[in-house]
Amino acid sequence: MNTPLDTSRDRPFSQTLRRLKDAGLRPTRQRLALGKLLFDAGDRHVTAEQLHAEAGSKGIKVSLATIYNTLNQFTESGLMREVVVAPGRSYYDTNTEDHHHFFYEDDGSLKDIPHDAIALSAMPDAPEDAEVARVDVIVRLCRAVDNQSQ
Amino acid sequence: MNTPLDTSRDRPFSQTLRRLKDAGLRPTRQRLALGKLLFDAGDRHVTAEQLHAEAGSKGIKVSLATIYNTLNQFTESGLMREVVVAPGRSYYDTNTEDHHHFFYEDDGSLKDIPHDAIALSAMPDAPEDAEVARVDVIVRLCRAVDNQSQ
DNA sequence: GGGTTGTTTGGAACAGTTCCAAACTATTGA
DNA sequence: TCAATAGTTTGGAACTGTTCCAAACAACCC
Ligand SMILES: [Mn+2]
Ligand SMILES: [Mn+2]
Ligand SMILES: [Zn+2]
Ligand SMILES: [Zn+2]
Repeated sequence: MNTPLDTSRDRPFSQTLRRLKDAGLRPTRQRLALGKLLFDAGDRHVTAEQLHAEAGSKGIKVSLATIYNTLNQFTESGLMREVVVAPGRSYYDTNTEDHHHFFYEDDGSLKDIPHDAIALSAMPDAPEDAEVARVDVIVRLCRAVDNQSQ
Repeated sequence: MNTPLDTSRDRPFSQTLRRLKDAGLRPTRQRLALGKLLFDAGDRHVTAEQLHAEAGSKGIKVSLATIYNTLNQFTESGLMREVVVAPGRSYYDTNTEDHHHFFYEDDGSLKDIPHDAIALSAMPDAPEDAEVARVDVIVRLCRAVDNQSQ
């Protein structure tokens, strides 16, 4: 069933391995394990604590300091990016494309907004001697009042 | 020079006083002083530390705990609102209208984007059973490279 | 293998914010 | 006007998320 390109069964870390190599980061046991969690499952948005708990629950023993180191190194080398949605908690995003987010205030989860599903018209001019580094749109959601009964 | 409506000279706290009364907050010395700093100077975006320092530099003696209490109470009663732009630091905004922000990453300052200077077209549908509580647009700015010499 | 350099780690330190209980103050209504 | 009451302020302790540190460890390169 494996096509020649599907190396995930026999070489489960090859995806992450290449990413690390490209970023100039040594493929340590910890980085490989975390990279696998992060990159092998589509777009993910995690906090340090969440990733730490997830690793722990899968038997991967990594210190919280290493979680922070890794998320920051992945971010610095362009493998991930940071999303700011709540004070006092950093989210890290495996989707590095230009895109925006739904933020579920109830459970603190993030979801990508398909990049063609939102558009800014009439961007204001950036003030003199400043340039736009990035534009973030956060659509904050709360649980809807259930008024479809009846 | 004073019109009948300009009570700022002889009753410098009347603006804040009415706001506090409307919000059901007792007009204490601290709240009046902070309200004056916040509301008598157009739209402002402050962190707790900033407001504390500003008060201090004007001889207003208020504890940091009271700064936090006051900003939170003002926010809860709709006199201000919170803006999330950086992890680990809360900004409070005296402009409670629906609007967006420029964020100067260099010095951490915020500036309102005139509400007609930006528009979202093609808002994505909020997922089932969730509703949009608020939409925040943050335009992150950095100092422009000065390449107009020559 | 051995030397070197980069990485991981637990724990201490740090920053921003909230909590606490005691002192204080605005309000109320006799 | 003056308690009694309820709400507010305060310094310091506690708490949370994150970074820093120095020692142990692991990857890399000869
Ligand atoms: Mn960071
Ligand atoms: Mn708050
Ligand atoms: Zn995303
Ligand atoms: Zn604003």
